[in-house]
Amino acid sequence: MNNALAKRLETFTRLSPDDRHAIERLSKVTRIVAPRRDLIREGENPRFVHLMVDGWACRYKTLPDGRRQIVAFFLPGDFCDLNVYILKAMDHSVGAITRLSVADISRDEMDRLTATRPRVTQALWWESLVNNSIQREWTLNLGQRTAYERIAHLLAELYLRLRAVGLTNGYSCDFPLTQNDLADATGLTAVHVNRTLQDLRRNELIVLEHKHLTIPDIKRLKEVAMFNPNYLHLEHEGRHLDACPGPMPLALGSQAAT
Amino acid sequence: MNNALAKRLETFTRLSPDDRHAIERLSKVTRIVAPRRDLIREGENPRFVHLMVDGWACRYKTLPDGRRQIVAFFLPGDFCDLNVYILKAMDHSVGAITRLSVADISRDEMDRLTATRPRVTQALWWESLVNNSIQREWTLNLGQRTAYERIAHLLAELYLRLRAVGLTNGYSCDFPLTQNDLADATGLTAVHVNRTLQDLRRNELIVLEHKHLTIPDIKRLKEVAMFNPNYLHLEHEGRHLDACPGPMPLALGSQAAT
DNA sequence: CGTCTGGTTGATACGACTCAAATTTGGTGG
DNA sequence: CCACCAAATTTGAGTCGTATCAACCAGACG
Repeated sequence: MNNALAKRLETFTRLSPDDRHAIERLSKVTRIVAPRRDLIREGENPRFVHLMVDGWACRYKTLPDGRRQIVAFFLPGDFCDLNVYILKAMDHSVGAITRLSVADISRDEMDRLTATRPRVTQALWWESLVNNSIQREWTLNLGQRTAYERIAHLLAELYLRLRAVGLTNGYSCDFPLTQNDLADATGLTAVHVNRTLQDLRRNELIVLEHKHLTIPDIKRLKEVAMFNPNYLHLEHEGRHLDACPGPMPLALGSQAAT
Repeated sequence: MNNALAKRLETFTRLSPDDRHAIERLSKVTRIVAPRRDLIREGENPRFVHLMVDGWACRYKTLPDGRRQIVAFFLPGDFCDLNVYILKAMDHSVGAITRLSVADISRDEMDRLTATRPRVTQALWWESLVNNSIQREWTLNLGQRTAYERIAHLLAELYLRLRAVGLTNGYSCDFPLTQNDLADATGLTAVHVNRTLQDLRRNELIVLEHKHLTIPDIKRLKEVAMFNPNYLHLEHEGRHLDACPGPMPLALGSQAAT
């Protein structure tokens, strides 16, 4: 079973085979979006809830003069605002980062699900609350952390979220974001992101090259980022033992990525 | 009828007398919190949903070294995370700004409400989605706007939200925040907030003194803030005509506040 | 009437931005 | 397999917005 949504929800609760089956049905890809294309735009009427089945996307907002802020990243298994269709118009856009497989889920489907699968429904609430929590942490990140801490924090978050859906490989994960994306997400310029990444590399906190990220010592990265994992709410009844690897043996170092 | 929550929800939908009655019952004050005291702290187990009946509060997060970020303001009629009790631990604290009247609402009460009052339930979802939207706008605010725009934006938002629950008086409203609060909310220092407020005053965009805010020309303030009201989602079926006053006649000017 | 909190001012420092150009990388077609 | 191009990354120099630190002031309050 490699359904990212199911994996994610099982962080929160145990699912029955029927529950899992319902999730499988929900995860049917209805649309492929090319990289850097928009999935939905600000102002449009949201008719569907979106589930990211495969690939990365981002939620972003723009200012009239073109300034752009990425306000969230969507990873596989992420669910996009339970109930959005209640609103009349989107207040933001969603764009694909990579090639993206999406499941567009109608209001009827959602209603059917919540009527029949209370376990899943509750888990979706949990998902939704966690996303809000992440949004708050981003507010803290932008308001209080320095550029260095800020980027460290974002990288740690993305790595941990990927790990939660089984998309890491030891100390590493795929990492399709450009420095421009990082800039838009952290409220910095691409130039400054570049220099800050170099600092992080110099301090051996990350290896980032060829769209691939390695974090040799997540504990140390968390420290510099003042990363408090509580906001991801990963600790819950259904939690599996927390297979958090210790620091990478020195012998491997950055070569491990290659 | 001066129930702030009811007023807020009627922005979204029309409520029946029974609906309104249910809301009245929900709004029973169960606790008074003194100004600058915490309502609930990070790490605690959230057993209740909180409804702000009267007074201002804020949601905030802190870093180990003491840096503090206000991530949201709660105004009368604001509802605090439908369903929070699903989470095991608070990822943030909530503190009173003024003397605060709160209704602590149990899970059972919520379940009873959602089981019997679909109209209200849907309106509460709307409320919840709007709060998320506000959180995203804050992310944009912190990430992209300059200090000047940022503060202008925050003041405009608070004024409009107060107006939506009937707590403005023409161009004015009570405004209990200190410059320190504004600093914590905007990611600036209090000193810089001070100087920026002076700029806004110099440009006659605001009158702010004695915990009282006047916005003589909201249109102009919105312009400098690049304020796009769509994120407040005030336009909906139940909307009453938008009693948005034009600019304040020049003859009144800043004296009007006194 | 002293004390305290919140607001204001001034001088100086620094983190992040801007602009501009060079270099590297990855993809594409001949 | 190499030549070419566009996108992404890197570097350098100079500037600016916001922070820092340190006083000082005003009104509220006990």
